[in-house]
Amino acid sequence: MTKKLSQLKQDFTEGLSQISRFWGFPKGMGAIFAVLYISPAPLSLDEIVEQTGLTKGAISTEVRTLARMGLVHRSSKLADRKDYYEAESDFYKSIRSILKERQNSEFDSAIRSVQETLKELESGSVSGDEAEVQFVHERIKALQEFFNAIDTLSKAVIKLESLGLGNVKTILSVLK
Amino acid sequence: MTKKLSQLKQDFTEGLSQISRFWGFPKGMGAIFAVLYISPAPLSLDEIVEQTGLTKGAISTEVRTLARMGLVHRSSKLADRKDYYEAESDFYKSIRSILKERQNSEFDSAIRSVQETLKELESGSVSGDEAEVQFVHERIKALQEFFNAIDTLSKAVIKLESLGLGNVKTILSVLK
DNA sequence: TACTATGTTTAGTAATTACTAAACATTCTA
DNA sequence: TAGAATGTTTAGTAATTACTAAACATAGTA
Repeated sequence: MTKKLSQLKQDFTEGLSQISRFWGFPKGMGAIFAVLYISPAPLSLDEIVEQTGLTKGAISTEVRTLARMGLVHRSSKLADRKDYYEAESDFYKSIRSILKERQNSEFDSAIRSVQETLKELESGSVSGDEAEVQFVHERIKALQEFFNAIDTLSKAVIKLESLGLGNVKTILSVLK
Repeated sequence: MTKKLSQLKQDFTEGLSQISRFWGFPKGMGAIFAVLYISPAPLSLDEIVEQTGLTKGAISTEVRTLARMGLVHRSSKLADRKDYYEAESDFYKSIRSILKERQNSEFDSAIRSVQETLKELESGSVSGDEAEVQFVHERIKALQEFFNAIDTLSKAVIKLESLGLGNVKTILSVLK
């Protein structure tokens, strides 16, 4: 049995919405990305409204988030004051961009708070059962080291010119 | 100025709660992990209640999730029918465990739905403007390949005996 | 200038998710 | 067996987040 393209597009959009939710993003965001990703030409805000069923307001804000993450790009046509949006199709590029974005996020500020805690322990200014202080100190130090490893890794990824499948395979071969 | 250990523990717990939220997990889950992580001995459910302020019910369910992810372990003492919980302190081990867990999750089922869509396109059973069908086909294929790359990578990580900081550095040096 | 086309912000609503309180289940002990 | 100690489930509530509708802002055009 055959299926209409329009139906297939809708199914695809539905799928990406779920994936988006899984990653902790609004499902509308996944839908917006999906319609842009499978559109041969950039779309205007109103066209996105039409294809997703969301309102202008929601799209306006979510498309900005997507742009910040490098997953979509805003462009414009001469003599047309509409904004147009298109999806980034190089996902590896997006990943780098997302990691970069993350560095000024709340995540890092939370990590810094752990760092603070560690400093207090190192300066010896924490009172309480000696052995327990010692234990807590070691644990938090280990956690901090783990965070640093992740940080190192993600910074390196950001620097990579291209993180394609080829490179992934290279990495794996090194690790046997 | 000195700080009491109890206060420091609380701050640390607060910090991990936020990190937990950032990753899309309930903040209570982060708190539970935190108190276990900095406890020198395994804790019973009631002790966790005491230290987090959450109720038994919430902890009961969230500790199960944590256990499934390999972030905490349940144990018991002879002649004591309480359950005791302790945190996994090898994070690399946890990461592998989380990735493994993920493989049977909704995430993969969503990815499979994209795979379905791709199959339909490949079997030529989609009707519509030929050029557009072609375009959509290519895009979805590229997305699928990206998912596969991630999948390959995470499967490889699962297999690693130890993914310590040392190995991370090895990877990075290969990539220049 | 007023009018139109566009995008953004805002205030409120709907939907979702995290959590509580309490009923329930199970197992041990007297 | 009854009672106590523990853990789980459930039904409802609180908190959070996503989204809508509509007011607003801005810039272009008649």
